[in-house]
Amino acid sequence: MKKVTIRDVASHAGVSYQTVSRVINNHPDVAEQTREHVLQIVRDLDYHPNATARNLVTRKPNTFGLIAGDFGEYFFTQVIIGAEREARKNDFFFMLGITESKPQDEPEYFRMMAEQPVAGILFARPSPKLWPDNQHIEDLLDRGMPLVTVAYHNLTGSHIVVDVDNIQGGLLATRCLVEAGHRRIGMITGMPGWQAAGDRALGYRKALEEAQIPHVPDLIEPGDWSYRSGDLAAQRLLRRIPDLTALFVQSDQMAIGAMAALRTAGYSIPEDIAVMGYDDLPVAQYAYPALSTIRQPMQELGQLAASLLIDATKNPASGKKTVLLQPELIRRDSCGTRPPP
Amino acid sequence: MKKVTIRDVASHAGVSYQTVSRVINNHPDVAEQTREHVLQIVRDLDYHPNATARNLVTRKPNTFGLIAGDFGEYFFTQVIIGAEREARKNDFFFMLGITESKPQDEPEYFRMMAEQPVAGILFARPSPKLWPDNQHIEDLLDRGMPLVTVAYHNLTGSHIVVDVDNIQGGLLATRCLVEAGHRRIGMITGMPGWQAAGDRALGYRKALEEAQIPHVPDLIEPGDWSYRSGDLAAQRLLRRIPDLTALFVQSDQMAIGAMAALRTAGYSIPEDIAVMGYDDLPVAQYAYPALSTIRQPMQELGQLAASLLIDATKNPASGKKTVLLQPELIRRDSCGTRPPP
DNA sequence: TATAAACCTGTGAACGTTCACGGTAAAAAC
DNA sequence: GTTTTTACCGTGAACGTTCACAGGTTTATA
Repeated sequence: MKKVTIRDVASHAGVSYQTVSRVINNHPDVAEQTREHVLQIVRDLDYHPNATARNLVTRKPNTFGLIAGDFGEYFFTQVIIGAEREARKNDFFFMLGITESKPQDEPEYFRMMAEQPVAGILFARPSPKLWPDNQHIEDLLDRGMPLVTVAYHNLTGSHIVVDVDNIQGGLLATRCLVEAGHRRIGMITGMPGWQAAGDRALGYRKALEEAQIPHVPDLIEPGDWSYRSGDLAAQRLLRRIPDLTALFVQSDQMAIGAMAALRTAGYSIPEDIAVMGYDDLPVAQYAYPALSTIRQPMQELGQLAASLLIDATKNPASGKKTVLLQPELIRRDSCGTRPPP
Repeated sequence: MKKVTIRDVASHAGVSYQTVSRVINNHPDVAEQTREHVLQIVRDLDYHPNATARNLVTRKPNTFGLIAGDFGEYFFTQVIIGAEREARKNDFFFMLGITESKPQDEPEYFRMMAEQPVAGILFARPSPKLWPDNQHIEDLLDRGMPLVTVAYHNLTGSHIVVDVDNIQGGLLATRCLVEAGHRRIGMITGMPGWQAAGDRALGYRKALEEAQIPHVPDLIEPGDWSYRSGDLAAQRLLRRIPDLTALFVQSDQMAIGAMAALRTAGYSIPEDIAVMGYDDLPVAQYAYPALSTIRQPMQELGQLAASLLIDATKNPASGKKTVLLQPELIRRDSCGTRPPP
């Protein structure tokens, strides 16, 4: 694995290494004839500039750190796909760090990322509201590291947040059920303490207020986003409120679990109970019945995050900023179309 | 963002930079007292060794390239999670490259990876049997780059393949249906040309031969792994063979799509038609009815891949090698328990 | 024609680390 | 008491690139 260096190219081309450097960096100060000659030699020798050496001197690595929590979740994989696409367009790479939602491992990840040549960090960890300690992140911000988080985090340092408007999403979902005539609308929330879960619940309350429907805490059960938790939460809810007519579930996974519980309990969907999910997973339209849901622009979110990160590397310390994208209502069979009796 | 270097540590500690280097690399030739003193200074100054400079001189980067095709697919995300976990244990990072299954972009990805400091490449692209051109991969192998592919590829150079035994998986799935007494067993295959699709079909034929059931090509419909393709393929199949009693679908996604088609066509599952999926996605047990399937050890596969890659960086050119993991049958409601009438 | 300005090119140093080697002092061997 | 070994530590060079600056042509301006 012999490496060909800039000096090899220079000697073959009969110019100085600096000229070669200028050519490969598209510096204007080089004669057109020289440039083409050098480029020819570059091709002949199959020369590739060494990114390590380049980073060492420029301190502008073309690499971002990507710290993700629930990497296996569809939402985050889609965000990453979008981010990677945008990064690629601008010749950036992502270095992968998967914490698997173990907060205690996070400082270690940040430390390791800091040793790597990263120009910024994309932080795609979900956001429990009361995360024990963010000191390691604040330290990094203090040192001027550009940071974009998808989903809100309670940080004081200068960073950028991108997210989908969860209040609006909860509002759209609940309003759709309200407009179908439902008055006893249950809700299965996401993991308690998460910003997304809280915001979607705010949207739910807002929709109820609009329709002057009283808010009944008994209609709400917490889940943890998983299929299984939706199943269990629905069971608890039905035991307490057997005459429920509609159910807003804060994730499609939980909604599918909940629908399994409803079927088992003998309810038919949407005739007895209308169900509304959240996320628009690919499986949603093949669930039984096809699941009405709130679509989130996940890849766009990632793309936006990456593009803001790239901006941040160019004009550092641009201050705190938040960008929200808008969700969209997708109507399918599970929410019915007519008011209940 | 002031950087503290090895020389800063050295001058603060009153030793030479070389001594500091020895300390942070755990070299034995340093007095215990000196070592502790230096480590104290390291902590005080919050010194982190610069990986870029280190790589430049050692040429042993702690980074792997990860080139993935269908990044959004559950299978591959799980593989990546496993691989990342193993990499982390050994202080390796992955650099992400997502080709989104566009073969024409691949050479570009390989080129870019080659410029980055990568010690090896994990290639998690799915494997159409007749991929147009693998020259860019062969070139890399010739230059001695360690390569591990998950899923088979038709490469001549020295590399390592890890995969799950798809023939065995197809055998287990089909045999389960045979043992329940079925004789007219349909199959929806994955994307034509993929090794996995072909191998699972081989397992299907093997199971039929065991039971001396004739192989009827009309019972087979191709899909492309997606929900939608399972839906469509099942519709085509039912139109041709209305008295089908069992169906082996080569992915859970397609199986869920197919079950939607069966329901729409008025069949009940498993009474009229038994269904067997493949993958054991989390959604499988919350499908309606709960989906029998073949579980693949995805994270283990990734872990294995990473560990073999790490080995390969230590003893290069270990030749071609293939490691297969074994799948497992998961029985749920969709395949029924009694023979059909 | 002399001079200034543009254009192009080359040299030394630096980025932060490790490697190869050499050196000094203390401890062990004769 | 001299020599040899051992243990520890430091200096110069290198990795492959870019940056700052200085030099040399050629072209444009006075």
